Amino acid sequence: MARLPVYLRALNSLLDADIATCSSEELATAAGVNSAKLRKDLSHLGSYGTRGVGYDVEYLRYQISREIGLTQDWPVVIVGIGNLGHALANYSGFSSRGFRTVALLDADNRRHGDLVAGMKIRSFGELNAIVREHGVAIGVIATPAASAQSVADQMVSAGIRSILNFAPAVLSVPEGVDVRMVDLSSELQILAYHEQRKSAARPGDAEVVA
Amino acid sequence: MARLPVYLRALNSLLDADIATCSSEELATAAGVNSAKLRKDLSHLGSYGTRGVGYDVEYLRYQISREIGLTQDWPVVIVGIGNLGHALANYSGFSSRGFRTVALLDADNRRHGDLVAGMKIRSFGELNAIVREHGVAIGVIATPAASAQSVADQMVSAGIRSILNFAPAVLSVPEGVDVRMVDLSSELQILAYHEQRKSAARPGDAEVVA
DNA sequence: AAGAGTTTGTGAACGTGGGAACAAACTGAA
DNA sequence: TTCAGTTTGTTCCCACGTTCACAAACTCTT
Repeated sequence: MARLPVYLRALNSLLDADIATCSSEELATAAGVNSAKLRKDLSHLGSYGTRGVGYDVEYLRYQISREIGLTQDWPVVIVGIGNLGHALANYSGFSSRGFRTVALLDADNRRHGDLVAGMKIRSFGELNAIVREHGVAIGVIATPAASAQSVADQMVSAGIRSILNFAPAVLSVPEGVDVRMVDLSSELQILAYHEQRKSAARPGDAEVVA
Repeated sequence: MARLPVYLRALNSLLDADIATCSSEELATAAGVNSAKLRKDLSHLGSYGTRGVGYDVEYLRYQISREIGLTQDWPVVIVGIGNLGHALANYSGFSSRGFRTVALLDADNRRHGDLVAGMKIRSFGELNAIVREHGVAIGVIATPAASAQSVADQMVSAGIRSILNFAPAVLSVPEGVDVRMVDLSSELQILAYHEQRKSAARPGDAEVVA
């Protein structure tokens, strides 16, 4: 379920505030969702709450972590060390949550050997060896759109079965491989769409209505 | 509709390939969706196709651009020029699609004056003046989670009504303000979740099934 | 001009997900 | 123990989005 990470974040901030127990109502508002939805989501994982009391924050946090798979170690490769890849390599949110970047790869051999986030940028050709050596299951694509599909293909053939794609391109991958797409400019476009409609709705704008 | 930007991307790549006309089937596969869904989406914008022929790529591209609001100029401010803010400022996908970064703001005064993407980093206190001067409607938050809510509050009071939030924090904003959340580590967590379930389903793993 | 072949736009069925509401279960006081 | 108060887990219902399937509309050949 895509909301589990949100709940986990909320639980972590409750824990930071030294709150040991919480109701579904509290957790739901902290996570920005409906309390019924939260309870239904949590009930899918098991019965980890106590009626009349609520949820034990620490216990629930562990259970969700385990459900997501954060109790194990996830080695990650990042391909395409441009501006975005650079930022991702340095992003502390990854390493602090069980994800370990084991290699930075780039097709441009002029960048090879450059130090980013304490790691040397290596050649894309080393992908197979790295995946085998570290047991990498997750790959991140931060290349230009034109190279994304080819990178994805080689990731798949190297054995990677989950891809996080930041390149603005639709990837086609075989059955059983997961792709999650994060398109930064799409997000802005969606905001612009709503913003435009808000502006149009304001008084003073001439508009023809049937 | 959140798929419009995807269609727009697909149309752009068709245009790059000098394809002047396309059927809903072709466009749908290029965008990675069902053709019926695509037709229904497009029909909400108007009747821009021709039965028996398909869609004129250039014409449809313009219509979708207009619908999203990309025919007008969208000034954007980015707050929080760390690794991610740096990457966003340099990201060409923004400027090439009608979005114009007019200012980079950061709370850390040691960074003020630093040149990023050809712009000087300015003080967060200048937010109000910049929003008024350029008519900024969209703000991007790339700060740590702890500062995100306070930045959002000041953006709202400055007149910004659409926020793209990269900080891993739930933002509460008044009615009428849109927030889109992009949480990079959540995306990885969702992949890990599915990956874990895939691994569990492989033979060789002992698992108790009812 | 007429008919065969395409392709859009849409009506209708289907499935999924969200929310309200309630029963089950727990706590604490009397 | 019993009863009032609280909170979870779950059931039921509704609404939305997705998909199938088909009629309307266009092109092109004969």
